[in-house]
Amino acid sequence: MKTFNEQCYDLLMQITKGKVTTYKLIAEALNTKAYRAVGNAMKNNPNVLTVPCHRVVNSNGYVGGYVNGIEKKIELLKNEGIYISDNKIINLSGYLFRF
DNA sequence: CCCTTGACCAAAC
DNA sequence: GGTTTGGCCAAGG
Repeated sequence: MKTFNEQCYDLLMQITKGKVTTYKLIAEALNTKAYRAVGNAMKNNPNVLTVPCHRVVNSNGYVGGYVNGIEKKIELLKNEGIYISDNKIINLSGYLFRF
């Protein structure tokens, strides 16, 4: 059995460019309700190149947090065609990734 | 084993 | 719309 964060990373790596997901969906995909634990896993993220944690946002549409700074996260998403206004995703439901 | 900490969530106000 | 409150779960001290 992989650790909780390993499972989170596996899911994140499945996300294609231009798509996003939420902490809740990740937890749901793991058949748990550890929303907060998912966030903890992101913080423990070993490497942003293998784990695109910038594609994970809050369920309410807000960007959430990022180790390198929220602005950096916004910039990365914007670079993938996802626009953000006042720290929240414009059309979240349209960009959600299907696991 | 108990307590604290989080990149959270939903509901209520 | 924002802010507060209670709940949720894993990991570390």
